[in-house]
Amino acid sequence: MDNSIELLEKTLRKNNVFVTNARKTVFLALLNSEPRTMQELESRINSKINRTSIYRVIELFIGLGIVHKIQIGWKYKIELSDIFIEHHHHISCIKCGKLISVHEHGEIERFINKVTQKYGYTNTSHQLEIQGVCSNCKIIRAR
Amino acid sequence: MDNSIELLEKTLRKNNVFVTNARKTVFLALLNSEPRTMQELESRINSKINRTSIYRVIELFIGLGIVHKIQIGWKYKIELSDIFIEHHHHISCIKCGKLISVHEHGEIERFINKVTQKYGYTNTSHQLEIQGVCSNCKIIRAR
DNA sequence: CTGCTTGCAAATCTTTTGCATTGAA
DNA sequence: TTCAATGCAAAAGATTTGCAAGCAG
Repeated sequence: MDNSIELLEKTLRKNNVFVTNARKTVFLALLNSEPRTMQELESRINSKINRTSIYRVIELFIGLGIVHKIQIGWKYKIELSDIFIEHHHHISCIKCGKLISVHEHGEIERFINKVTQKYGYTNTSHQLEIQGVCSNCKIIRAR
Repeated sequence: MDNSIELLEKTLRKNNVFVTNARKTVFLALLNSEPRTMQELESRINSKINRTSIYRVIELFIGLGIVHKIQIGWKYKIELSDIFIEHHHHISCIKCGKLISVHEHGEIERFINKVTQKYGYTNTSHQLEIQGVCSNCKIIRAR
C-alpha cells in the first residue's frame, strides 16, 4: 500500500525519471490485483489518464522491471514484478481461462541459475506459464 | 520433413479437421526454423496464402497444440510445439535480442508435474522464457 | 454433393507518432 | 526556468468478421 508507493517512487528516482501522477495512477491500478489486460487497465483508470500515456508508462515500467507481461492464450496481461509481489508463476485453464498463482518454485530458480550461468547470461529474469484443464472443466467436458 | 508432414496430417485428422493446402503451407513455414513473428510468416508464405487464413490456421494450431506462442519483449513469436521439435526453452538477450535454446530441463518437468497435480490440472503444457544480458552485450555495455 | 475452409474487403482493435502543452524538480 | 512527461488527434499496425466462392472428403 503506502509502502509500495514509496518503493515505486524510490525506484523511479533511482532511475532518474520523474515521479508523476500518471505513473502513480497506473501503478495503483496494478497493485493488489490480478494481472490486467491493457483494456482492463484503461477502463479501470477510466479517462483520468490518457490511453497513450498508459502505454508509455507500461513501457517504462517494463524497462525498469516494475511490471512484466504474461501470456495467457492469445492475450497478454500486465502484472507487477517481484519487487512488489512475491515472485510466482501461473497455471491457466485452457477451457475456462481460470488463472491461479503458484508460489512454490525453488527448483525453477535453481534451474535458471544453472543454465544462465552455463550460457553466460547475467541479470536474468524469467516467466513460466503453465496451461492445462482445471479440475472443474475436466468434469464438465467428461459429461 | 516428410515425416513431420505426415504427423501433421495425422494430428489434423485425429481432430476431425481437413488436411488443406493452407494448413500444410503454414506448417512448412514453421518447420526447421527459428520462432517466427506473424509478419515473418506472412512474408515467407508470401501471398500463397491469405493473411486472414494464416491467422486462422495459427489459431487452430494453437488450439490443437501444434504450435505455441513465445513472448519476446513486446512481440510474440510462433514456434512448433513438442510433438514436432524437442521440447526446450529460450533465453533471450534484452540488449541485442539474441535468442538461444535450452534443451536441458528435467527439473522443470518434475516441478510442473508436482504443482499441476497439486492443483488438479490435467493435460498440461508450459513455456518458460528467460531474459538476461548475454555475455557479448555485457562486455560492450561495461565499456 | 456438403459443409468445412479460404479469400477478400471492410471493420475493429491495438499500439505508435508528432506536436503543442503541462508540470516536476 | 527547463526539459521530461502528458494529452490529443491522427497514423500505422495487427487481428477479426461477414459473406461469397472453393475444395476436401
